[in-house]
Amino acid sequence: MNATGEKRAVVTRFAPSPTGFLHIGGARTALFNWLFAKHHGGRYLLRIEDTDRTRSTQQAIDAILDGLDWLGLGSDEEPVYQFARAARHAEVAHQLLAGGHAYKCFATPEELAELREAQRAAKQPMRYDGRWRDRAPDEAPEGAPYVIRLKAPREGETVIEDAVQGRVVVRNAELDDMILLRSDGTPTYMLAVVVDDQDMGVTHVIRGDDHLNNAFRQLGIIRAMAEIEGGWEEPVYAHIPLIHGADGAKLSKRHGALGVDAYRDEMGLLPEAVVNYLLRLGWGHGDEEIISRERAVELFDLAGVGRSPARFDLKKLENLNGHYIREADDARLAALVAPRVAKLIGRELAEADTALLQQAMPALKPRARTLDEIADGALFLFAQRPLVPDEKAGALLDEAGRALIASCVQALGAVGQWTPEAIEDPIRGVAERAGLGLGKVAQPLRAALTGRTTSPGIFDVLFLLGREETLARLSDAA
RNA sequence: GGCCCCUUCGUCUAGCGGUCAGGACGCGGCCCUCUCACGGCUGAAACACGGGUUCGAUUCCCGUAGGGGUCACCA
Repeated sequence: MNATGEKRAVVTRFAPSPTGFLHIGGARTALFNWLFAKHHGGRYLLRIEDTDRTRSTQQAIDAILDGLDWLGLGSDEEPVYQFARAARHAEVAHQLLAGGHAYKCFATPEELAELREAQRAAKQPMRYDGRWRDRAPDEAPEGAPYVIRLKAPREGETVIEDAVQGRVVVRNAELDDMILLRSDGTPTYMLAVVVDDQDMGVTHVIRGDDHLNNAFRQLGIIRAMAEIEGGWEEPVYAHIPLIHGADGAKLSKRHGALGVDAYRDEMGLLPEAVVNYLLRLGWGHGDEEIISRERAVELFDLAGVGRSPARFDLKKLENLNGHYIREADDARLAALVAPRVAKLIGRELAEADTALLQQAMPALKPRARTLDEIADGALFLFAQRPLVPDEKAGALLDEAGRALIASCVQALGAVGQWTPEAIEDPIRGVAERAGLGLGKVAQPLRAALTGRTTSPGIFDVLFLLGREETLARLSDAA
């Protein structure tokens, strides 16, 4: 709502700083912003906060864009690059200066470091003491470098009605006069965010709660500018709790945080599973666990966001991934799994191989939680004869097992068309004649055909392998 | 250390004064079954502690403890 009480169209933004990959916490922040905007029919924007020139890299920008794209969280418009707007930020700083809401501070970094050290030693709160706040301009050292600081109110308190955290009150005395413009004329983050959010028309700032304290400072800039030129709106703030590692400690680049590319490439997860998991981490809607994107857009609200930090649980993510794998299209899965199989068998898959993989997918996917598990399960399809059974499989290929296999070879020889139906009866026949359960026959067959004791249903295995390969592998083992 | 936030099964959560405290993952058992999965059924498992308020607190208030965040010419 603006001053006239009319509702503004919702605009959210995700504003990562390109100093590293997109990690899971950032991805969730992006997701919440995306969902909130979509839910309200608004716009979701992206801003690259690259004002730290020494730490920002193109590589990181690419990784972030790539990660967002994979999750389907690309922005509705071209990303805004914050550094490109430095002149605009400086302009606002000078407006603040001219309007008496900011002042020049000539304190040197060394001087400030000393101040902090003294405060630390005295167990005093560490903050700028405002030593240049009320000094006359002519006291300034000739030609010395200076920063521009916000002249923040010292009396009273600032209140934020946070959409997630509720009402949060901080005494203004706790807030010091932050730097707006550095001595080299470049803007600080505090200034840049506020100006960019204003210029981009951002109505709802949804971000990690590590920014909660910043919100109070940023509000100071907004209010000062509103006083100077009007038209500056205070956004609705929503500070969402951080994600912690499985051990409860903060997830950081040094501690368990991985780029989303790792979830895709190394862990073999599907983006829809990651999105569903992230949604449920810190947000809930009754008992619903499996939530499609459409459903999420329909349901998402800030009121459903929890206030306590959540731990990351890979097991649950994998379970969700298994669900989405079972739902996924076979051709898509085959394309995703093919490179993983290729890596395992040390050769590229031909078109026919991928086709076979796809054909096998209905038998493979209910048994896997990750793409790598599918690939592993598919290995028997591409194994070279003669197979080398693993230990447990080898144990099944004893004299009795080999005899049953021989019987199967014989029974299978009479099969005309190699169809799933046609191959089932002969095998069951062998079991019956031997007075055994099907399992007693299936296990040796499985061992001979896949080299393992676990696999898809035995008839699926026979069928997928085809007459030639089946008979050849069985003969090898018999 | 100052300030701010948080606290329901191991984990993610539902709950918004009166519930057998529900669901999901994980774990155990059973069923299904040619193995493994899938699926179904089922079991164990939680309101951090102490004061209030109230006829009645998981729920509201205040402490305590524990956890987290933040205090840069980083973002």
